[in-house]
Amino acid sequence: MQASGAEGAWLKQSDRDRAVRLLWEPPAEPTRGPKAALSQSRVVEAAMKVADAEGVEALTMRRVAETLGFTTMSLYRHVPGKSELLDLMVDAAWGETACVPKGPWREGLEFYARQMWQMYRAHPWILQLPHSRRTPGPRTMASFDAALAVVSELGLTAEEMVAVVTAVGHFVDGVGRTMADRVKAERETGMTEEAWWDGQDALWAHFTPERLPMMTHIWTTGGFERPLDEFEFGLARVLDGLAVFIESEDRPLVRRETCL
Amino acid sequence: MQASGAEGAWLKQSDRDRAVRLLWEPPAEPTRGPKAALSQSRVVEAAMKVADAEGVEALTMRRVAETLGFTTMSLYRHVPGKSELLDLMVDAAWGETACVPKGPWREGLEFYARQMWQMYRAHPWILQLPHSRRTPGPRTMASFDAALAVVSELGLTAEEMVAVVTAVGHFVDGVGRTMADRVKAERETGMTEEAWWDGQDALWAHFTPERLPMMTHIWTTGGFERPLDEFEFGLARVLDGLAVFIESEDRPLVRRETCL
DNA sequence: TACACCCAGTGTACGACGTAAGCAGTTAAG
DNA sequence: CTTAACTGCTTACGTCGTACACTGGGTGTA
Repeated sequence: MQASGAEGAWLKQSDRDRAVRLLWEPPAEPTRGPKAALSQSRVVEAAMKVADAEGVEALTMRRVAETLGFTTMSLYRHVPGKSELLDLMVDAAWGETACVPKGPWREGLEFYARQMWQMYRAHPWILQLPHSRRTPGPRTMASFDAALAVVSELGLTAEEMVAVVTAVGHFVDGVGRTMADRVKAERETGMTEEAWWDGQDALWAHFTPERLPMMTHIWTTGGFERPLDEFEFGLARVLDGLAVFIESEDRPLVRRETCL
Repeated sequence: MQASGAEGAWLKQSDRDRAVRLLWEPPAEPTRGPKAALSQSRVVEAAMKVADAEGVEALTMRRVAETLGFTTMSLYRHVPGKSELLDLMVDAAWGETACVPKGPWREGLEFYARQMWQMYRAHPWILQLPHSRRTPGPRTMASFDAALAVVSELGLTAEEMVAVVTAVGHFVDGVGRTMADRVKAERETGMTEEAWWDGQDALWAHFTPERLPMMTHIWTTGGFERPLDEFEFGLARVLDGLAVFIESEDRPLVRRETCL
């Protein structure tokens, strides 16, 4: 059955526990039966290579099997399904990041952001996958834990520590996503970002000063020609903002009320 | 043909121009032939309703046609294909946002962020769509233009103006994405976020103090029970950080070098 | 009035996808 | 040896987007 829609997709407890076991408990080798030519780690590795090179949309079970030289269904002997394969891939990617070392909070959070950024650049497909409620793996959690540690001695409440680290994460997620989209578009069209927009004359014709005054002004003053580095610029601003918060005397408490 | 993979997906110039015309030039009514019972705007409207209620994964041409009471293929008389339908949906969503009014930069950017946030909450599927290099529509650009205007009198360079506005956008994108994932997960599982995590005993069993010291510490001190509002908290930090930048004497210039 | 287009909506069909079910061959435990 | 466990393969089903060919209704020109 295809990944199911609104109704009927209710995960059973057994499914959830299986996902947890898959990620947190290394599989025991079977004693009987023929030696497996394939293995879970080889499947995960091959899947990551496909996703890196060709994008999520090319990541099909058939494609992964093909690169390994096996049939599609042989993969299911080593991985319960595509969803769980993605879980494993994400945790493997986090495993490539270094955990934040102890030290001053600002350097630590910057390190965390740069590690995330580097991971996203190596594996942009992560940002095109559903993120929330994916069963977190041990290596994912280890990274997060180390980032929390670096803000643990600042006199913040527990909630504030979580909020500070996730604020950095959200920013990197945001920049990462547009970066990932760009990478995807360049692969699909075979054109660089510049070349693409240069060919959009039909679009530019609609950018008139009456309709889009600022856009045309910035355009004519060359503001789009040499854009600032979005990651570097934004990261510095976010850390500045967190510094204001961390170093302030009385911190405002912002409780979650309306937010889902 | 299916949406094609790595090779062979090279958009022709004619395709691009068609997408531009679709978004920027309202279609002229045909003089001959039978009156159309369906229309482009009705298709877009129905598609948005489906995506709002059932998520992107339920947004199929068949499903949209069904809600309209027409056959699947009838949609193709009004919309060139699914990709272009998505273009139209995104621009329609931006059209629901109010443009930033003139005024002080901080209030203006906060307004911009809240408008984006509100749009994402109403239409979370936008964040699950590829974003970059989607042909921008007139209403999308109008919002961006108005946001640029609010930072135009601060003595920033053109590049800096763009960087400031997109930094806010990236943050909202990041938070929005995790919000969208949560909404999707709640719809698919029929469980609230809390209920979901409460049932993850098999997972918590692996959260030992040796392995994840900070996580367990925050867990025991209740730091995950009443999380701060991620949007409100992060937005305040980002604006604080931008204030530091905007009000500083000599601004560092961060050129894009390595970034894709 | 005749008729040639044009255009709205339909029906069928194809090749992609994830994966369920069952089969054949291999190995170690009893 | 028998048997149970295990690997990998084949076949098949129900999704998806959409190409293609059609029917019939409507308007412009001859």
